[in-house]
Amino acid sequence: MRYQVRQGVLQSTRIISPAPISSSTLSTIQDCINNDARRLFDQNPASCDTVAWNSIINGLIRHNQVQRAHQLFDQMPVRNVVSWNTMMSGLSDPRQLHQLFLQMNRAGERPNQFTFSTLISGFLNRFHVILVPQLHALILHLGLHSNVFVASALMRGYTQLRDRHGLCHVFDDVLIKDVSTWNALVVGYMDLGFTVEAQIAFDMMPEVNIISWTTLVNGYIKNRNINQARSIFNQMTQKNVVSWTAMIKGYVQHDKYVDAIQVFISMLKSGTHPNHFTFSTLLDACAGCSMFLFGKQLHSCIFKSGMCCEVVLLTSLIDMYTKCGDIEAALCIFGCMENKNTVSWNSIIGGCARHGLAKRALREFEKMTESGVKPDHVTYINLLSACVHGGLVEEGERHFHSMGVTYGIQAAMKHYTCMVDLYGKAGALDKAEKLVKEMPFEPDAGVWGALLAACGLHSCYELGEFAANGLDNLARQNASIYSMLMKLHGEKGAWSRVIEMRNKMTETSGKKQKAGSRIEFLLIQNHK
DNA sequence: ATAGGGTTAG
Repeated sequence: MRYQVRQGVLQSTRIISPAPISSSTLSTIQDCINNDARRLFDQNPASCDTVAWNSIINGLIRHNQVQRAHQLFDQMPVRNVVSWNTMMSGLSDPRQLHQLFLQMNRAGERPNQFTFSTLISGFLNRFHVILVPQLHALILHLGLHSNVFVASALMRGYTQLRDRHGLCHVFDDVLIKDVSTWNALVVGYMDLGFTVEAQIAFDMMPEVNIISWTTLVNGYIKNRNINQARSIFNQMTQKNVVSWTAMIKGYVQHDKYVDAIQVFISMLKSGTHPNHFTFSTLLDACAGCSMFLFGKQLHSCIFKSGMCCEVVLLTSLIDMYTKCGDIEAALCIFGCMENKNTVSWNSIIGGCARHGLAKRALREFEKMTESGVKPDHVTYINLLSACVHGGLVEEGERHFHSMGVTYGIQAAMKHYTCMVDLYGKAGALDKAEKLVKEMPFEPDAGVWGALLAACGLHSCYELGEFAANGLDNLARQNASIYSMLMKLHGEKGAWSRVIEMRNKMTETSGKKQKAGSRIEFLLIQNHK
């Protein structure tokens, strides 16, 4: 596929060339080999040695047949440390991983460097990361701390625990550090917000690679210094699809959509091919500022490139279409999706809500639960906001109460905001008030704002002042509070207070923000 | 026969 920008339109053309053996052909060949191995193994497992058992188990894991792998693992006559490590690499649930590790120790098998790098990696982003210091102690005891794989896993763990000293200790204990070790240090410093230290570490590195550079760029983006990120990005002598995508993502995160697209165009001009990460990011940009035409052009590029078969990308497309106003297109893609996960369902439910299709949103929710996909807290935010748009008080109440009972999802601030909004818009101000007063935490600006808006809508002075006080106490002074109170006072005929509110409003210098729109072609035309 | 560091969606 080749991409070019012609007359302001992103175009792609298919390049026909003799195909070498594709990766799918290779994996088919690999599968045949694996199947042959399986057949030999199945004929007489008893004659196979531990190495053969391990290979089979590894093959099954690589082909996502973890259950079968586990069965064979349990049947093995003799297990060695590789068997345990291989089995551990197949487990994604940290609890199972933990259990297997304990079992391994009970069986008298001594863990090695492979064990710890696998184990710790499986604990990252999970509650179990809390075990990292204990594992570190064990690693030191066994003398495995100088292994670069173990060290980088530990460094990521300490970074997640926000333990700067832990991070540095692990790094210092590695005798022969390689690029990855240094990169892990830069990532760690950046994640913990120490940009200066990260930069110093980067400057001290004996050798840097493209990953080091991208790490640095990403670090500055995470630390909200997009200009520094760009400056580093410009210094890169080599860029690949990952670094380009990171820069684009940085601009999208900072709502700088024009810059994001300009970087994308430079990327195409440099001859780097976008991948599904790049397209997801760009679709996110389209959703962010309603670039409908550009979004459709991207869809066309994705379609022609033949890459569109994966959940994340399709979900990005759905989100782009709903946020650009084309709910029909979104529903169409959603209907064709083979694998839907919680996020995909959430985006279609949210999309229906945004388009006022409250009943449809509720129906999609039913289908979601029927298909066995578990809803999460976002599902309920979207579902409840659909109820708000549709004025479906009873449905909203029912779901609000059942989310905890059926799925164990605790109602958070956002859910309460939706409910206050739902009651408020429907005129059930007594219920809205009751909910605000009985909430398990202090209401935030969103909750008070929803209540105040409801009071404005239904001319409820007493409660309106209560809500305005709540907002005031949060020191979130803004013109909308006074504008609402002004309206309420005005309806009562309390003109002196109307003037008072009016003055306060101008003091807080609240000017209504102007509505705006973007014409996507200008972005590209400007660039030419 | 086993392992690490940079980019994606609500």
